[in-house]
Amino acid sequence: MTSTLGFALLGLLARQPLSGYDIAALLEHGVGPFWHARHSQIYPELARLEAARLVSFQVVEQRDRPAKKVYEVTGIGVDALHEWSTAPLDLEPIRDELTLRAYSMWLADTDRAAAFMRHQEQLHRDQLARYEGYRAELEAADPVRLTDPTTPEFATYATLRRGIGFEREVADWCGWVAEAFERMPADSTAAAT
Amino acid sequence: MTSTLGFALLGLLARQPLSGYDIAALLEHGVGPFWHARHSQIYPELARLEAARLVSFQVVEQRDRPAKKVYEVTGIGVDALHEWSTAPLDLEPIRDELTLRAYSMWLADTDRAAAFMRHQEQLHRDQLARYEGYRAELEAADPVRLTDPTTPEFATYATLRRGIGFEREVADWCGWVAEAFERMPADSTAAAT
DNA sequence: TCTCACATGTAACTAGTTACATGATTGC
DNA sequence: GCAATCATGTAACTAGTTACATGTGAGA
Repeated sequence: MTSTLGFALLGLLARQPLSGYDIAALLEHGVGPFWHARHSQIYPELARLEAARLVSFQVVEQRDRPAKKVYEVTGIGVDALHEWSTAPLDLEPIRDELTLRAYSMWLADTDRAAAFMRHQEQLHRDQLARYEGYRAELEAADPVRLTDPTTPEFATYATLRRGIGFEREVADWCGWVAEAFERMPADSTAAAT
Repeated sequence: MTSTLGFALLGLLARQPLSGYDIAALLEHGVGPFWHARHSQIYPELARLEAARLVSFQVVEQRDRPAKKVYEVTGIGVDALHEWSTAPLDLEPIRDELTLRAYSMWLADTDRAAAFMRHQEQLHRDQLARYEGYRAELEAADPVRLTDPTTPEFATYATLRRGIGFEREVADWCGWVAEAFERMPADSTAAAT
């Protein structure tokens, strides 16, 4: 009944109470659990979770800022999250626009394709560097808890390692494709437009 | 104006004329360009591409089967595909349910979490094996064209290598997470339901 | 006759994006 | 007064999934 997005929000709230605004900030930058949503999707979803009694909220007045609704998970919410985390999951179909483009890049002129792939490689290397930095922070802060998979610190570390592996793989692949295009003479295909 | 799905279809049709049914078969099993769609999305999209003159079709009668509409790309379609393949592309947010679940798996009991991750590892190793098999076929069939990035064979090979790298990375990560859970005593967290 | 693979579509719904809308409070 | 950040929402649209619907022709 609860959507994947709902579980993403529960997963954040199971670690600490947050407002819709806080959640939006975490999910827009994708730092958290490698899911993504905009505030326009988050606010209605929080209302649904609240209606289903999986979360509750309190309005917190602030001196220097507008009041906010701070949400926390209920016992029912924790149970649902717990159950969902290891429920059967099929292989999900990959939908990756970068790979899709590579599939038709044999039509492109080789210099433009090489430049495109080198640029993509850089974007992913930058993201990789951000993740590596965050990983170093985590490892410095609390190395003991990172070995205990029943702590949220371990779970954060695990998702981060996944992100690092993913970005490294994409970046290397982009480099490999770029190299193939760079080995070709610049005008080996005719540009049309 | 044309959607990513539209370019996915153009990318397939740029290699060979296909019916909606053929495309659905390719995209359901995800063998092709690592995109995915159902026939209910494909048929209307083909109609839109045809309205935009990016593809054209002919009704082909068959002796032993019902007639089909065979689509092929037009010149305009090839130009659009060519242009799109190397147009600027931002980092796309990752939305991966497996990683999302790992983010909340610190709540789960360790034996269930370990079993879940070992099962996921196996699913991805199986997929990896399928890709490796297809890769071996490609390498055996036409090793020369696989080094020339202006051939569709190279593009297929590139997407396949991307899939192989992706699946290997996920499988290894699943194994690493599973190991962490396996090192813990079985009842270290209380199951709730 | 019935099931299966081939073949093409539409309808109803869920998920996600972009744009619109409002209001509080702080600092310039 | 004005822009920026904090804070919460709704509306309109696009993308994608699930279910419904129809029909051909082959083989059991």
